[in-house]
Amino acid sequence: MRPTLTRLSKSLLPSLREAPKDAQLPSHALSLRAGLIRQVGAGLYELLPMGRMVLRRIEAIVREELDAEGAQEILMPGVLPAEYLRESGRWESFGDALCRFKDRKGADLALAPTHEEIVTDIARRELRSYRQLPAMLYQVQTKFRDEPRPRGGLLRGREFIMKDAYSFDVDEAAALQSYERMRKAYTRIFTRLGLDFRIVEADSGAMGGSRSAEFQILAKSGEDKLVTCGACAYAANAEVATSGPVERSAASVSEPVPALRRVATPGVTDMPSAIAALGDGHALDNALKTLVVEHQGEPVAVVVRGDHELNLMKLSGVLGATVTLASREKVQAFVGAPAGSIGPVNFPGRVVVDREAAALAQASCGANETEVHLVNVVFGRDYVGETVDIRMVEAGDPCPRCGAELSEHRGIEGGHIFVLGTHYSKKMSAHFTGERGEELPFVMGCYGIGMTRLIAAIIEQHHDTAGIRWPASVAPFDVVLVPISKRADADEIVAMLSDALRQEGLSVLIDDRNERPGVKFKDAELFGIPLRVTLGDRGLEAGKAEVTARHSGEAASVALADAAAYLKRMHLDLMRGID
RNA sequence: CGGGGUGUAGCACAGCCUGGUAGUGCGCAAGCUUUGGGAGCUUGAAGUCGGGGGUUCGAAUCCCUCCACCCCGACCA
Repeated sequence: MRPTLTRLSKSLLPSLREAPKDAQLPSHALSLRAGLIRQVGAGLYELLPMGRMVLRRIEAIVREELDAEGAQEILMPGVLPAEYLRESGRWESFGDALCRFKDRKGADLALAPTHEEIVTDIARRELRSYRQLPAMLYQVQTKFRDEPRPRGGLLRGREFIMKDAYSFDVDEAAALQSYERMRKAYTRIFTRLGLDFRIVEADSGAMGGSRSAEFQILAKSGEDKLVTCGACAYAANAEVATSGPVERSAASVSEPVPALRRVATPGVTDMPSAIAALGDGHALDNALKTLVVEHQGEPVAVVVRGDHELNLMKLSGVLGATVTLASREKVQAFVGAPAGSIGPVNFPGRVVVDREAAALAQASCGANETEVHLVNVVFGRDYVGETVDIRMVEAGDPCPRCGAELSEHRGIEGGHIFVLGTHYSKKMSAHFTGERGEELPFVMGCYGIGMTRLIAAIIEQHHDTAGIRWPASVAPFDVVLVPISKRADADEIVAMLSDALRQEGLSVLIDDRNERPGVKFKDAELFGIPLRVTLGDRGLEAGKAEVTARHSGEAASVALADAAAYLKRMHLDLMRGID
């Protein structure tokens, strides 16, 4: 492919001196300012030429790595007939995020939010024998999900471009091999994109996958909370993270623990004021925080240590169904006491206790009577319950694998890989003939990358106060030429140099606008093109060009005759730094 | 869906409280000067003041209502 040459004066590469006030995140503001995108509506964006170029380069890397694993690219429709989604049950279960509509004949259709059903249909029609497996199909397609709250420009759109791949295997073991291959391919992809990322354990979602991992791009603006271990490979989304055994609370413990005692706590409506009312020796980390949740219409007392936070996702996993916190009114109705005076002792219903709350030798809690609390509470003696792991892990907790201290990060979910098992193939009767002639369901996996989101994520990690700093692997151009000389031969020099650069395989943007040097420099920095060549009278008099690296800001004066080769070497260095 | 906020020229904003000819900066067009870090002067074009309704002699401004967008939360295969 011939490297591109673009003249800024003839291009739709509009830069903005000020960002629209709606853009809060660096990536959002910069992608607007640098003319990558424009907003059409909530969560709907246009990609202008510069944005499209970056997406193209990301796509090229993704395709290269997937093709290398034998994946085959296809393209499925963006509109789905309802019947497919009805087969899997998702016509109903997808909820409001699914944009449904009717065609002229009154048939139900939906904008595709993802494509498991359609690709499963391809498999059941076209793949008949184990000899055709494993198979890996992928596409780069627009998805639409009517998100409750789009945000951050390309970070969370309602319409977005996703690379979704699907694997079909003969059994679980083979599916795991496909999964591992994709995990490695994704690792190469994210590395080549110049991203600082973590592969984390994640919630497999309602699809009941046997294994899944998220590729989380570290960024302050990330929507997900991650927990990682600095000493070993453990990393998990906070939704599912666990921690290792913790030292017993530091608070003093009497031996033996005296009998349970009731204490009136007039005016107390929450944990901190209860602790204050109980006085010395009582603290949040030796109190039992008891929350009431509704589970299948029944109240359940959920106990965590006072200084811990309940992880609703983990609790839902333990109870086996989605749970919601009961309102204050419902708590009063269920228990006969206000939310501030609830405890596990004699609780009228099921009790689940976080293992660290159960481990407290001597605790305090609500008495299930208005403004009365209990002290000297001991698990097993004064109350019982199922001991489970349901608390939110925090920075500083011990790693569940090696015991080292865990730290917290925020991340942008750039990719997610799953082993789906036979969930879709069974529901949709997608079978193949096995080695012994038996009929078997495909064991599937699915693998997504948020392509448009990656543009934002890359900018989140690669920018400074002046603008974007594209990794060389995805930059919209390799080199920007900034002619600011009035010499008669200036145009000729620019033409010769840009030809030489393209001979070296570098794409070139020429800022031939009739602008003052300052404007061109500022835009070159805003656009984030890795290498800038300034052609001014100063250098040209001596037959030299000035080369500036966007990443380091370092400048060098280079003879015009050597400039192309010099820039090629610099570019190779930049690419090496990433690969 | 709950809470908060914003809608005035392409962008950023003032004007609204206290009703009386719609403004500023950047950008855009033209001219002259300028030319190594977002130039100066002159002239010009550009706005149904988010939509609808109401009050009033008169509404960007007051009232009602709808809509859009942003932020926090809930939600997120």
